[in-house]
This record gives sequence, C-alpha cells and structure tokens, in this order.
Amino acid sequence: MKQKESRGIREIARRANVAISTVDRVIHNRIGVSAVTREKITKIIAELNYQPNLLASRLASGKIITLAVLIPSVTEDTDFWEAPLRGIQRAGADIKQYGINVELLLFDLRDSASFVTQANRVLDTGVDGLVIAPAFVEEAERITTACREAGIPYVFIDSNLPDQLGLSYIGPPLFQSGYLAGKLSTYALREDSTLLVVNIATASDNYTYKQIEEGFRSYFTDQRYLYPIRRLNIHQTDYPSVSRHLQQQFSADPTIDAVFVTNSRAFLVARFLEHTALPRKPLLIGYDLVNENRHYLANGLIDFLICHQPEDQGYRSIMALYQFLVLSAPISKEYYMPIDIITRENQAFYRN
Amino acid sequence: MKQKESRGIREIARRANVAISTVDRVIHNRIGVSAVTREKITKIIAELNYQPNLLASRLASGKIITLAVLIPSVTEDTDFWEAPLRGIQRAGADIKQYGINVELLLFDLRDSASFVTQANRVLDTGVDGLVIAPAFVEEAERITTACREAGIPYVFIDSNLPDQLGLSYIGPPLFQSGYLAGKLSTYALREDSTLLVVNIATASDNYTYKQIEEGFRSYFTDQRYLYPIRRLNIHQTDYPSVSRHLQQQFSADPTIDAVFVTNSRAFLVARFLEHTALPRKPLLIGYDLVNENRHYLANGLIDFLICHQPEDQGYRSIMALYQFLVLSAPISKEYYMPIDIITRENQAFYRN
DNA sequence: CTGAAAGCGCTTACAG
DNA sequence: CTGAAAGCGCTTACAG
Repeated sequence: MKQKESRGIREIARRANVAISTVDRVIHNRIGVSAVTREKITKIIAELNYQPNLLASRLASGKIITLAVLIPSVTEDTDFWEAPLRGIQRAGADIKQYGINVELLLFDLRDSASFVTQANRVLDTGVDGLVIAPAFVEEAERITTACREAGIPYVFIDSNLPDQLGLSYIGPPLFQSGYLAGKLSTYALREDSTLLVVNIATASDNYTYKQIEEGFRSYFTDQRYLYPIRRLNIHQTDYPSVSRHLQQQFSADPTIDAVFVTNSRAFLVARFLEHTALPRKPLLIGYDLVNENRHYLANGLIDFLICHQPEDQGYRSIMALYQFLVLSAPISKEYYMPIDIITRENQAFYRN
Repeated sequence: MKQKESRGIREIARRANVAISTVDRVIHNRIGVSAVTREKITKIIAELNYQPNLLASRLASGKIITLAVLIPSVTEDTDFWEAPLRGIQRAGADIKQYGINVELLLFDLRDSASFVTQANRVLDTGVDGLVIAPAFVEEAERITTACREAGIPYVFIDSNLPDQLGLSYIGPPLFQSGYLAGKLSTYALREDSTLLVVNIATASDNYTYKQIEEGFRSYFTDQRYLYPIRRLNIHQTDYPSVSRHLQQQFSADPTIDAVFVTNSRAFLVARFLEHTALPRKPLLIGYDLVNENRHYLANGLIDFLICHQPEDQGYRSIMALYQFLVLSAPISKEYYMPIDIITRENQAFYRN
C-alpha cells in the first residue's frame, strides 16, 4: 500500500509507516512517542538530512514572535539612540513578513523609573526575546534575572552585564577603544605636553568609564610615555558647570595638549574651547556622532570621534535573536563592534 | 449567503463577491479581469490596507529565487574578497529558509576569460537577480546589458558602472576616500615635505584610481597646501619591479614624508621600506585589510589603512536584491559605505 | 502512544 | 472573464 515518494515530513512518515503527527512529535521533542518509534523516525530524519520547511511551519502555526527592545529614547540630551533604532527597524522590516514583530519599549535615560516601567511590560506582555541596553544596572539585573527564569533570551546592546549571561553582547570593546584614543592623542603631543581625561556624567551613567580610561592609560604605559595624565570628573552635565571645571583645570595646567572625553559629551568641552582663548588649542577626542558633536567636528574643534557602528549594533541585536529563535542557529556570546575613527573628512558617510 | 469574516485574500473575495483566484489576478496585475471587477477589488484592497502574506505566498508558489553573485575569488594575490563573501553568506543564511538561494560565481581577477565564463552562466541558468563586481569593465557591460534586456535586476558591489543603471551601487565613495587620505598624510608633513602617490596596477584593474587621486589632491588644494605631490605608476605588481621604481623615486626625492598607495598593494611599499634604509621613514597609507597589509600595519610600517566595510558591502548587496524582489521595497540607487580608518590599535576589531 | 483530518493563506492548473 | 478545487508542508486540536 506504498504511496509514491513525497517530501518533507510526509515522506518521513511514509518511510516510518506512521502518521505525520507522530513525526511532528519527534521533530519537536514532544512526549507521547514510544522509544522505538522515536528512534526509527530519528534515524530516517538523519538519513534524509531533513530540514523542516520554515515557511510551512510558520504559516501553519500562525504564531507571531515578538521581540521587545528596551533602549533609551532620543531626547534633547542626546540623539545617540537614533542609530541603533534605525538598525533595529531595518532588521524588523527585513523579517516582519515572516511573522516577527518588534516591539519598542523606549525609556528615558534621565529617569530610571521609566526604565522600570518599560521593563515590566516585557514580563507582562509575554515576549519571545529581548534586546536590552542596561543603562540602569540594578534595575536591568532584575529584569534579566526574571527573563532567565521565564526562559526568555536576551541580548545586551551597547553595554554588557557579563554576570547576567546574556545570549549575546553586541557593543564596543571599551578597553581597546580607550587605547586607540590614547594613540590618537599622541598626534598633538610635544615634549612638555599634559593630557586630560574628562568624564562628564551623573553617577547613573558612569559605569563604562573605567574600562575606557584604563585602555587610554595603558597605551601610554605600553609606549613608555611619561606625559602627565590628569583626570577631571564632572558630575553635572550642564554647560556652566563643565565650563567652570575646565576653566580651573586649564589654569592649573596650561600645557594640556590633548583632551579625551570618555563619552558623547565632548561637545561641551568644544563649546568651552570655542569661548575661551587658550594659549594652545588642545586636540579633542570624544565619542559618538551625536548632532552636537558633528557640529564641532565640522568646525575643527573636535578632532576625532570614536564610534562603534551604532546602527549595526541595532541590526545585529535583532538578527541575533531571530537567528536563535527562528533558525536555531548558534549565537556567539560576544560580538565586539569595530572602533571607527571619525574625522571631519569622513563623517558624512557615517549615518550616526 | 454571506460567510463569516475571514482574512486576507479570502476576505477580499468575500466582500467583492468573487473567487479568490480573481483577487489573486488583481493583486498580481494579471490579465483576464474585467475593468469593473478589477476596480472593485482594488478598492477593497486599499480599504483593508491588505498586505499579502509572504509566508503563504512563497509556500504555495514553491518558487525558489536564485541570486547570482559574480565576484572575484580569493587568490594568492589578494584575500580582499573574503570579507564581501562572508557578508554574502551571512545574508544567504539569514534568508535561505525562505526559499532564496545564493549562487556563487567566482572569477579570477587575473583572468578576464574566467569572468566571461561565469558571467555567461548568469544568463544560461536563469537567475532572478545578480550581484556583480564589474572588475572587467567591457565584459561587465555586456552582461549587465543582457540582464537589463532579460529583466534581471543587478547590484554593483565595490565599484560602479554608473552608465549601466544598476538597481543599486554599494561601495566606497572614492573621491572622499582619497580626500581623507590627504588629510591623514598631513600628520607626517614638515615644511619641506614631498608627497608621493603610488599606483601599482596592471592596466586592467586601474579604473577607480583616478577618482581616488583626485580626492587626494583636492584635499591639498582646499587647504591651500603647496607641498609637491609626485605620482608613480607601476604597471607590474611583482616586488622587484615595485622596489626598483621606488628606489629610483626616493633617490630623486629624498624629502618624501608620506606615501599614499591607491589600492590594496601598500604592503609592497612597506616591504620596500623594510629593506631600505631611508633618511626619513615616510608615513604610509593604503587600502584594505588584506593579510599582507595587516602584517605591516601591526609592525608599524603601514600607518593607516582605509577600508569600506567589505563584509557589510556583501551583506547589503544580497539584502538589496532580496528587498527588491521579495519585499518589493524601494532600493536607493547608491549606498556609499563609510570610510573606515584602520590603525594598529583598532585593526583587531575589523574582521577584514 | 498513535492517527485522521482540518486548516494556515496563498498559487496554480483546469474547467467553463 | 470567472470560479471551484487541489495543494504547498507544516501545526493543531481531537478521537481513539
């Protein structure tokens, strides 16, 4: 009573002399199949090198997969997150036709409560995967812990919580990024130069700073350079405060020839340079192509900006979850982005 | 005799009081529908903001889409194309489950006949789209012309044939890339410096060179810098020939402080510097993170390499065709890659 | 533990 | 010009 050869699950069923639903049970490791039947089917699957047809599978199941994205919104403070968002949306567009839904949960970087609110929605709405920028460490740990318990995979973007065992981390290699900044600052140095590392940040967004500065200093150690390196911590992010601190610093150290700002707030230092007559205009290095930085890069007050392909970070975060959940592909624990050097001359070709 | 509400094409058919096959004809602009029926259906489609279910569509049609990729193979001469290939394969993996098949047609950069052979296979095997690196201009024009006639969309990767009206060009902005090289070379300049532009290429792979050099020279014009800029064209790519030419040039111009190699062969110049005692070690700038360049970047003989995200070029080329053919999304005519600056300090994070 | 059947939303002959 | 029906390769109740 043999039927003619067919394909896929039906062919397996034919060869094993069982119903296709039994084959389905084996494929998805469901219970309710005798050991002997299971083995027979497993063997045939291997022989045939059977690959399930995702198209049919997704269509029949009707399930739509929801990926939540918990990242900061663009605010007047910073438009940095525009780029990851663009990448996320591009990835979403590439795969939405196949039943993958991207749900944006944006929070305000200045307001940890907004983070918590959005984070709770991840748990309430039953998502299948999560991309998370752990801007508030403790709060983020709470949600990733909850995800782990719920079996929801999560990918860290932009900064990592190594203890939290994410499916993947997609973001910058901080130490090496600071190291490169060290190298770049040497283009401005003379014999008597002093360097200045500036960290402008409220306590809350401060935790990546250390690795960056470590990298920066390591460059000078490795080269056996003995230039003095000062550090300035400014805990208010408004211009008057920054200006006041810088004024003081430059008075004390008139030989500062290179300034390295450890985050995206280099424009505040540039603004200071714009308004202050210094004996020597120091080289200025900072992070991220946010609009205000672009402006000062264009007019020459910022010399280098270091970026980590923020759009691609967004794209790859979504695709990592997609590959894991849909394609069952293995995902690498860490994907470190390249460290891009942006100058006035190439900035036009970096979208952000 | 109204049935209860359903979804998709069936719901449209129900509302229009026609068969679903008629709706299908309208959706795909097929003939055989009366104007009045067509209009009625079109209106309902608009009202419902109907989006066809790609999953169902691809499954039912059973068609598999084949994208051909006509790019150089990795040879002992250069491993540049490893990176685009990696991107192409990553894109292929992301979408192959949905019936998209990527067919690699690799040719030998040293052998235009191999290009023609592979190009002909594009036409013979009836592909649905083509990614092409037009390394041999005339031969490439023949194939793109044929594709145009056959209605096969094609995307140029790495270099463009603007006359050939590709669906898209994905590659470097050459002029600006040379312009940036101009800027970078100034880090080495003194009052009496001379600059040297070196083009090491057989005639066949020579056509992008002009735009790059133009950009390079424009930087100096824009800055009103008057440094002499020499040009050296070397038509043999073996080391002895290159060495001989350079020897001669440096004897004639002992004040050369910056050398710009307009393609990926900077390692040949680095090798020369390695073996030659010059009064001043010039700054050396070149293109592409090929293995031999990596080596000299690491040991300091090459100062900067300029890259254009070759892996992403490959990824985006495939995705452009996919978005056009499958998603019917609009594709931008040109996508210029960022101009990455690679130094010893950040090279590890660029895969190629 | 196993199977028969309906259905996911389309496409594709085929009949009229 | 239009429609009824089979089928793409799965999943999912449901029955036994």
